[in-house]
Amino acid sequence: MTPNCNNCEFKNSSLFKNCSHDELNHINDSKCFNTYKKGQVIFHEGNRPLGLFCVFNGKVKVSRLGSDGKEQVIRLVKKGDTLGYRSLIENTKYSASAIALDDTQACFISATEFNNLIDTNVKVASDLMRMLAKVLGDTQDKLVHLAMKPVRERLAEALLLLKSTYDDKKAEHFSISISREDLSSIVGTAKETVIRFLSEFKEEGIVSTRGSEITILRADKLLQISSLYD
Amino acid sequence: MTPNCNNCEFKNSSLFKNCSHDELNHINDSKCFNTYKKGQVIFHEGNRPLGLFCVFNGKVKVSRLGSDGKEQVIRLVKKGDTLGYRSLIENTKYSASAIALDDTQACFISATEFNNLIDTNVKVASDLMRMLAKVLGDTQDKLVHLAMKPVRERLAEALLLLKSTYDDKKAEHFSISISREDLSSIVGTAKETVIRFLSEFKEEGIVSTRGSEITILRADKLLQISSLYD
DNA sequence: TAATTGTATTGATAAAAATCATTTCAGCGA
DNA sequence: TCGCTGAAATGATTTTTATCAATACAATTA
Repeated sequence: MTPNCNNCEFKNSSLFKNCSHDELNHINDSKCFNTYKKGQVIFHEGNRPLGLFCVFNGKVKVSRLGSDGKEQVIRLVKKGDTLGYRSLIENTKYSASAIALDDTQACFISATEFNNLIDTNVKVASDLMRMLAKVLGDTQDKLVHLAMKPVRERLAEALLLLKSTYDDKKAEHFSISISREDLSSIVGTAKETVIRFLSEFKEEGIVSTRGSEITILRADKLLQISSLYD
Repeated sequence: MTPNCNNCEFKNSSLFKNCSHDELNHINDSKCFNTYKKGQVIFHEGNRPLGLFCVFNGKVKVSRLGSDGKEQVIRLVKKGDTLGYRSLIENTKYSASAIALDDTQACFISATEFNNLIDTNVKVASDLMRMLAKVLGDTQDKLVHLAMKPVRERLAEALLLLKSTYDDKKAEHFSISISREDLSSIVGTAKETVIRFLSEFKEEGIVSTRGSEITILRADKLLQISSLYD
C-alpha cells in the first residue's frame, strides 16, 4: 500500500532525485503515507508546518481565501510534486491552504527529517533552491498576466495550465472535471464570467463540456488566444 | 568612491552577512561598482544574467512590459538588497527588467564568483534559500491582492509598501517622488485611476501631493483601507 | 521671466467584469 | 424512472475600471 521511496515512480524526478539509497531508506522509514478525499484539506492557512508533503497521486490546489469568501488559487500541484516547502523553509505559518481536487495520496516527511536532509546533502539543497527560483518565476508570470491580460486570455491560459499539469496523454483529447468555481479562482475572476467565455470557446469549437467535465479540442487555438498580449 | 565590502554599511544585513573576512575580500577584489541615473536600465528582460547586483544606494523597480506597452512592477528594491538572483539561480534569461527609480549605485558580482560562493559557503546558500522563500511569499501576497482587492485598497497598500521600503525616518512624514505612471504599474491599474483615488485620499487628509511628490500623512488610515479585505 | 514641455488632474464616455436573478441541466437516491 | 438537489448556464443590470479628451500645473530652459 505505502510506496517505498527507493522504489517510487518519482524517484528520479522528484526533489529527492539526488538522495542516496541510504538517505531514501531513512526518509522511507520515518515518513507517513496519507490519503485525502476530493475536497479534503491537506494543510490549512495559518497553521504551523510540521513537515513536507510529497504528492504520490491525485491533484491539489494551493489557494488563499479572502475575507469576503473569494478564493484565489496560487498553484496547482500534481503527483511527484512537493508541497508545503515554502513555509517550512521560511519557518512561518502556512499562508495558504492545500486542498485535494481529486482523491489524493501523499507522503509526509517531518520537518526535522527534511531539515536534516538539506543540511547534509548539498545537491538536494541546491535542487530545492532551483525549484524555489522556478516557482517564483511562475508566480511572477501569473502576477503579470493577472494584471495585464483580460479574462478571456487568462481563461485560455488556465485551461492550458491544467492540461500541461494534469494531462496523462491517455486519451486523444485532454479532459478534466473541474467545478466552475475552482476554475474561476484559478483565473481570478467570477464564476459566471468564466462560464460565459467557456461558452464562447464551445461555440468556436475549442472546447466541449459535459457537466463539469471540460475537454480541450484545440489547444493550439487556446495558445493563440492566451498569448495575444505577450 | 567604491565601497569596500568589509566596511560596507550592509555588511551585517545583506545576503553576504555570513561571509568570512576573506570571502568578502575576494568578492571586493572582483566586484565592479556601477552608477545609474534615474530611469536608466540596470538589466533588461531577455538578456542573459552575467552576475548579481548588490544595491548600495538608490531605488530600483523590477518590472515587466506587456506587448501593449503596459508595465507591471514585480518588486521594489532598496539599498542593501540584492538584485537579479532568480535568473542567475535558474540559469535563464532575465524575465523582467530592473530600472533605477532614482540615481542608484550598485556593486556587480560575476556569476562565477557568486556560484563559487554559494557552493562553498553553506550559510550563504541557506540564507539565499530563505530569501527566495520570503520573496516568493511576498509575490504570492501580491498575486492574491491583485485578484481580490479593488484599486482603492491596492493603492493604499502600494503607498504603504513604498513607505515601508524607502522610509528613512528622517522626516516626520514619509514623502516620495514617484510618477503616477510608475505608481499605477505598482498597483496594476491605469494612471488616471490611480490619480482619482489619490485625489480622494487627499480630500480625506490621508496624503498630500506637490507635483509628483506624495506625502503620507495618515499611514494608519491607509492600513485600515488596505486591509478591508484581509 | 516667459515660453515650452511634460506630467498631473479632471471630465466624459466606453468597455470589462461583477453581481443578482432565473432557468436549465446532470448526477443521484428513493 | 421520477423527483430532488446542486451545479452549470444564461439573462439583465450595476459597478468598476479603462480609455479618450481637455485642462491645469510644475519644472526647465531660452
